[in-house]
Amino acid sequence: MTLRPPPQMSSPKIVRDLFSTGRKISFAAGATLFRDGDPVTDVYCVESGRVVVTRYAENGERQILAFLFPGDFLGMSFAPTYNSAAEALTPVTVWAIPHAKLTSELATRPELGVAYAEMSARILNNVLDLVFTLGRKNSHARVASFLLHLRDRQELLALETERINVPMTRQDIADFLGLTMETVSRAFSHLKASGAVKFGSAADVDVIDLAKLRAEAHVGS
Amino acid sequence: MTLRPPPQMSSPKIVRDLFSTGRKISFAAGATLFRDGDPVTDVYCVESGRVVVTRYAENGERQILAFLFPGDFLGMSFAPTYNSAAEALTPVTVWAIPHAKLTSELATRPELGVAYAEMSARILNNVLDLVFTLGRKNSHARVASFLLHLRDRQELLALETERINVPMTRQDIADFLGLTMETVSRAFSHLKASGAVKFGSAADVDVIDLAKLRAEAHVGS
DNA sequence: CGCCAGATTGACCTACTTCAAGTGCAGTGG
DNA sequence: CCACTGCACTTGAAGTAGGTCAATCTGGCG
Repeated sequence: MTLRPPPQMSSPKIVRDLFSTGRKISFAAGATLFRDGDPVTDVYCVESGRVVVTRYAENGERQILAFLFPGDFLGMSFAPTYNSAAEALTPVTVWAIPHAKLTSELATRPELGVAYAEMSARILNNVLDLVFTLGRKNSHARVASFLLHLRDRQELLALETERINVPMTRQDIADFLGLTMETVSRAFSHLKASGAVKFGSAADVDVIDLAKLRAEAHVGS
Repeated sequence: MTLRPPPQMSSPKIVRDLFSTGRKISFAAGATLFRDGDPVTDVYCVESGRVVVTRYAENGERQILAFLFPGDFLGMSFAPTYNSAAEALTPVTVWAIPHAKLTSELATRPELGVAYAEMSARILNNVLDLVFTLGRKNSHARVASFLLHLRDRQELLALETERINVPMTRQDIADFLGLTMETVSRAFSHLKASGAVKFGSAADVDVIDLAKLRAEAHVGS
């Protein structure tokens, strides 16, 4: 039995404490938390499950902007409407507080502002990683980077790191990485053939050779 | 003579007021403000000129994460080191304050926290637009979107909107849009041939048909 | 005028997409 | 218990957008 560090949440404790004064809401897998263009009512913090944040084009094409894990903050818009949609990937529970409550708390508790600024910087940094991946990496490197990203998130949550759980479909991964389903599938087959990983099922990836997986993730475009 | 609205800054007035208590620094075109991995000392606000924020891969490939305009905030990291580099694209003047000063002000002035949170949300939203562009648009649409982005920024600064100033090289644009220099050049030629724009010089693009340019920007991948 | 860095254009090549068959597996019903 | 069904995934074959390599072109500047 290995010793694990305690789970690290991506949002600071003071922010999660604020959410714990709010409502707890459950969503079934596939349910919509909010849509692009909906008036902003609440902000959320994921308690359990996986949430996906997306943006749709006029023609219906979708780009997944993030996969969210427990502890992740959600609904960071100070515009009148949300600028992206959020859907439950698995059964999900979230904490919700009114957006107005977030604003009023920020306006009266400066220590919350510092924590919120730190959290914003972390979120921005994660998205910039995605920009780098989309702009500069080929399909194999994108998929390898994606697996490592999931692994990092599991590690932060003090879950196992040998087996990576992939709860999203190949199409979801494709919509996140700017590829097609088929290309994602081929990249997985390549990683398997290279000996970096093997598959329990399509949704469970065992890391065989972490160094090799990391090398695959750093190849240029 | 057309009536222009007053310039809109991307950072709130309260944030710019904070910077105006700091030092003003000038950089020559091409100078480095900070490098990826440097210890975080200051945060910045662009006063004049254009700044480029980049991230480099081990192999030297570069991804431009943002082109910054007057009023733009820069150095949003609460980690010990910067996670991206910043360079002056043109001659630049910036306001700088110590990062510790930003933190201490945030910790004592809650109204600053609200403004900072709003600014963070706006920055995040802009980067998510870039993610969408990189993930879902073809080369023509990427370049058209880029021109419209520059135009929007000029409009916010109450500059002219008929002529778009493009102070960066084709290579810079390519490094921003995840393309090659040649593909960017071909996309420009395509936009010119389509009648959407014409060229004063390589650095000055006149918008001939805004609706057509917008249509080009919305084509799928 | 001649130089030179950046930009354009052309020809060819490849990584990814597209379209089309399979394959495997979980859920259902006989 | 095993066939049936549907859906996600995999694999193959062919097409294409964009990359690569290489030859001009352009315009700003000494």
